[in-house]
Amino acid sequence: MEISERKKKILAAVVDEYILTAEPVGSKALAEKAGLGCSSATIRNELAELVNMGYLEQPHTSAGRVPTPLGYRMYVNELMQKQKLSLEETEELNLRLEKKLNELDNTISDVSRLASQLTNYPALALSSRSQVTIKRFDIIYVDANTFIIVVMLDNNTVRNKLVHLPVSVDEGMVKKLSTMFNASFTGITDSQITPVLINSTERAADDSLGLTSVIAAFAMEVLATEAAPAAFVTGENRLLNQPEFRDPDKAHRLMSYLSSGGYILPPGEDLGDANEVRVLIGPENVAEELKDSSVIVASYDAGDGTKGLIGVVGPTRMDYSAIASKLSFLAQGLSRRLGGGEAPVEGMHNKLIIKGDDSDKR
Amino acid sequence: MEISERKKKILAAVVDEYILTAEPVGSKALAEKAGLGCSSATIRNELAELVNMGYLEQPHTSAGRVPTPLGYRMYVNELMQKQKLSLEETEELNLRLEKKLNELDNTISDVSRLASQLTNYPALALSSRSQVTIKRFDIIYVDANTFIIVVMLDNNTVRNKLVHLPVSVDEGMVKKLSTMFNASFTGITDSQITPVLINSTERAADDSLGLTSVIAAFAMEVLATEAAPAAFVTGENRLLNQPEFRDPDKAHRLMSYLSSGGYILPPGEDLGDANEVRVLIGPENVAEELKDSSVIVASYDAGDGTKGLIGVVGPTRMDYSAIASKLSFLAQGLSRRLGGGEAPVEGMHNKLIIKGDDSDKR
DNA sequence: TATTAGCACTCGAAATAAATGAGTGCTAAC
DNA sequence: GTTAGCACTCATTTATTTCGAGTGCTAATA
Repeated sequence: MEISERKKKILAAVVDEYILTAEPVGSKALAEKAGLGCSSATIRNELAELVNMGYLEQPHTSAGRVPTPLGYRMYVNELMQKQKLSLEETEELNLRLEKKLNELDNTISDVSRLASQLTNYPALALSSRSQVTIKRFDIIYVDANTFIIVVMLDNNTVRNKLVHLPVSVDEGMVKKLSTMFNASFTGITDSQITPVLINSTERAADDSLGLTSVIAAFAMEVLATEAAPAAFVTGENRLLNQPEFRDPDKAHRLMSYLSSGGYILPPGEDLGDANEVRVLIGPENVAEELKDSSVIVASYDAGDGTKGLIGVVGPTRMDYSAIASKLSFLAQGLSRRLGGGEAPVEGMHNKLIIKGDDSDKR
Repeated sequence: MEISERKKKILAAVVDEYILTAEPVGSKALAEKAGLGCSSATIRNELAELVNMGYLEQPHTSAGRVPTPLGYRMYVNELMQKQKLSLEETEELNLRLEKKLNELDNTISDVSRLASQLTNYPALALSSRSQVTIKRFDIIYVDANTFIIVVMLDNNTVRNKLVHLPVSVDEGMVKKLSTMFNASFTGITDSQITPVLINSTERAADDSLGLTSVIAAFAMEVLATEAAPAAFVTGENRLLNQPEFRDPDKAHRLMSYLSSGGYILPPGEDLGDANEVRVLIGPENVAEELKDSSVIVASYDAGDGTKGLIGVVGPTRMDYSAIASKLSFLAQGLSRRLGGGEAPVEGMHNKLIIKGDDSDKR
């Protein structure tokens, strides 16, 4: 059955109201509030049909209506009016983002914390880099048994490691290795560091002590660590703000799932296109623990291979529009800031594209 | 009034039972369980006196007795029988500690997580180093506008920073500065890096570009960061396991206090002597938010200036003995492991000294 | 044909009442 | 000093009632 314009209006009104109050909404309230010129009886008829169509449900016979996941999906896809952030909000967000990003470089966790603060929901942040390579090796000779490996990555971050050896090395060997690594191990990825390469380098350097493999191992470790997606979940306790989590057991279950680093997005799911906001509603989630919660994530892409996500988790009754705007804004800010560009321009957050899993898995 | 031997036994029995069940304990249950050869009537008389003395209280007239903070204090100081960990537990703890410590170097947060897992309470870990100094500087020339500062601290950790300059430097200057910093900035603490020292170095190096201050600033930053106590709180959500936190608001209040990095120990309180376990019961805590919770912390001291704490937070009804043993064991493990000694020996955890704030602040 | 007023009906939530029983304090006997 | 006995208290549990928001349906209306 096609859904009429009026039904859409009513559905939207129900969702809006329910998001606000967390209480089933009845025909009378709708007739009064939402400015659709018809009586509660008419609305009752429409509501009954919306229930038939699967967009709404009744907790019990004599209660108002509550949106089903399908109802939310419809709302998110078609009905919800995309919020624009006010100028003040924009300023505020910008300021706080700037501050976080300038402070230190544990950015992912900080960004997650920020998102959680701003939305008052548990938040997640995820970041990964593709195609990480090393740009430069320096090996510092400290003493006969000690040296420091310093590598500079293609995005100009620097990593180091102190190596203690049971055997003595001379400074010349260290210098030689440094040169060789700069020649053969720069500009290549994790997977290109093969045993063959290591062996040939070892032979060429005339290294009988296994230094080559120590350095190569470190290089691989750094590349792997850097490329591995890092994820942070923060603010789990904010779940307790939500009436649907007043049951401590229910709250605890989800909170420990979130804390335990369980998958929030389908494993292997790609990070999405930049500036895209995705919404997963209730049963659309793959993780059993999230089946009656919703997830909203925004993707960012810094351009230099660093991509990531920021998102929040909450009950299906979330203010999708407001949260999507904020997350989208943050994600765009990140794209710009991490990409090394200048500070974000206000108003740029309007390119809000909402996309979601539309398959009906109820 | 002096507390008789029998009263002590009864008090201990009440606390033990209450810790177990979280329910007020009555005279009858005590007469049956605790093997003190007297009837419930006698015990009732004793209980009434224990209430008078302030060690117990009644939620209401016709309920059993519950320990007051003073009662817990007495229990912790005198009555509780110090648990020894079983051999299996020791093994288990050792194994898990080893694993954590070997894995990576984000130790404090990991140790906190471990403590939380083992006790099933929110846990905190705090660590600080005194007298940090730099052992060695290396400055790597990358290109005319870029160099990397690498410093090695007295505990052999290495820190680095990439510096981009708007002006050009030549390799000679960098070399010169490297030498000078190794001569004048090693072996000194944060506070010894004075403007005077920086100025004189700058002049001596004939550095008109301000490189000296950049490097000195980094040195100071590293020293300050390293010396500043780092604190971690993890597993806040485990509070929800406790019946006294079934009220979501109460739980939320404490959880967000913990997450927000609020003081758990009195600010400025020293880290305590190694192998000492401190217990703060209810109102003994300074933070308003902790007034009806208890904190148990164990101190460790790695010997090289690294000191710290691990502890847990929970309701006043906690299994003080069991938790103190576990924390003490972990702390001793840390003292040994961080101090660079060999792996901990089993059985060494018996030196369990419990000390606490004994002032009666009820 | 679509809308609406009217009304009986449903059913959860809130309020009220009654029953239960664990645990007490006190008294009197041992 | 200890204990059996007993009346009493009071939170908790269970049962009962009341209340009202909201419904579905019918019949009148535009």
